[in-house]
Amino acid sequence: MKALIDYILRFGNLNQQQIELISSKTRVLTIPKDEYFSEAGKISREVGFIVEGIMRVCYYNNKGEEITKYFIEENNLVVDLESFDNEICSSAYVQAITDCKLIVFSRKDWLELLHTIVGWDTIVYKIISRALGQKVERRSPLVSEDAKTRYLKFLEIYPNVVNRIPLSYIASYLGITQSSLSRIRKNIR
Amino acid sequence: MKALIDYILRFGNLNQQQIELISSKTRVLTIPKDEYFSEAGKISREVGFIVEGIMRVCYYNNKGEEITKYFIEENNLVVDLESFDNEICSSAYVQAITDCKLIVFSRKDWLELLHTIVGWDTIVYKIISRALGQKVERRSPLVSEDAKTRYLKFLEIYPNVVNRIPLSYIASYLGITQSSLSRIRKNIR
DNA sequence: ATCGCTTTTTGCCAAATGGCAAATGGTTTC
DNA sequence: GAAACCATTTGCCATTTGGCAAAAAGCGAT
Repeated sequence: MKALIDYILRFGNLNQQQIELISSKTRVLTIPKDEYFSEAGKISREVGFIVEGIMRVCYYNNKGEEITKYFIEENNLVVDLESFDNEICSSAYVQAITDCKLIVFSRKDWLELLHTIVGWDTIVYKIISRALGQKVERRSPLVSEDAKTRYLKFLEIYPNVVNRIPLSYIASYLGITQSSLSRIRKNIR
Repeated sequence: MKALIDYILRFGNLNQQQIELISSKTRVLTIPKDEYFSEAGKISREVGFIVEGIMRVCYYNNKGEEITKYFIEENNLVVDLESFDNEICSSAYVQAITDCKLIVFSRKDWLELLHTIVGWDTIVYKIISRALGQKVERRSPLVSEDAKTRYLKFLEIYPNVVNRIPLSYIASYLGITQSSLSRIRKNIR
């Protein structure tokens, strides 16, 4: 819980009472490896904070290929924004890649906090903006690079992830095939 | 000016007085084709709203290739956020692709408005979140598609841009060479 | 240690894309 | 209209990456 509070306080100030109110609305959720936090076709009704583990957001493109859109590491919020905000069905899966421990807020509590705590909305928007900015900065540059460079960029950005997750997820994140990635790896070391 | 106000009001409510205050801080800026709104190595000190024209954000990667990161069309805010927020040198260029007409706020006025108008910060964050979300949704899918599909997606997203800008910019946005794009185009019609 | 299952690596060949330079087409200027 | 300039297309070939299937390696359960 301390991790979550620290995280929040990096984006704005809250007094002790407000922190306690926020804390009181949380519950712990564990998700075993390969299970989903939210699924395509369903409405996402929770906001989570990853305490332990790695998750990914993925979807299927027109050709039926499974695409990993991004990875989410410890100490980050995880929420399918579009689905959560608008109460519409999601088009993506949020999946635990390793066993995960989350702190979650129900949609109801989350909205209540937004109305109750002055300044909480600004903090939330700061968090969201930062996360979105990061996603743009991380994935977008891949478009213009060749396969090897993409992998090297991945290593820079997610140094702690490589050895904890299947190769195929990395390949689908980088937009290359698993075999190509395997060959690239061989040539690097 | 009406376009700007309409745009803002889509993200939150303001009274007439607030609108007038905001309006009073603006000036009109015209940028001829190929000139820059902000440049790499310099600090961006203005927020702009594109009334007319198309702009692009671009940078040079490690190999010295010019990469178009995204296009910005009429009726959108344009600002180099990282540079503007933190007063650090930018790493990208914001360039007018056609002759452009902007409404701009100086950094000073912009910050003043943030302090003066209650709720303005929330509106700004909503705008930013939406813009960032859009960038993610637009560029990130390109990673996992082949050249032809990328071009088709570009056509969907920017149907009004294709015929107004050089082919090379589109190619660099899609992460393919100009010649490849030319060949792809030929095969489509 | 062995079996069964999944993940990763490899080989082989085909297809897509890049690199480079020349040709073509279009536009502006005089 | 011709010349100069720029953007786009094309040809040719090299390189990269994909597709597919088989082999190898890793891992857990017994």
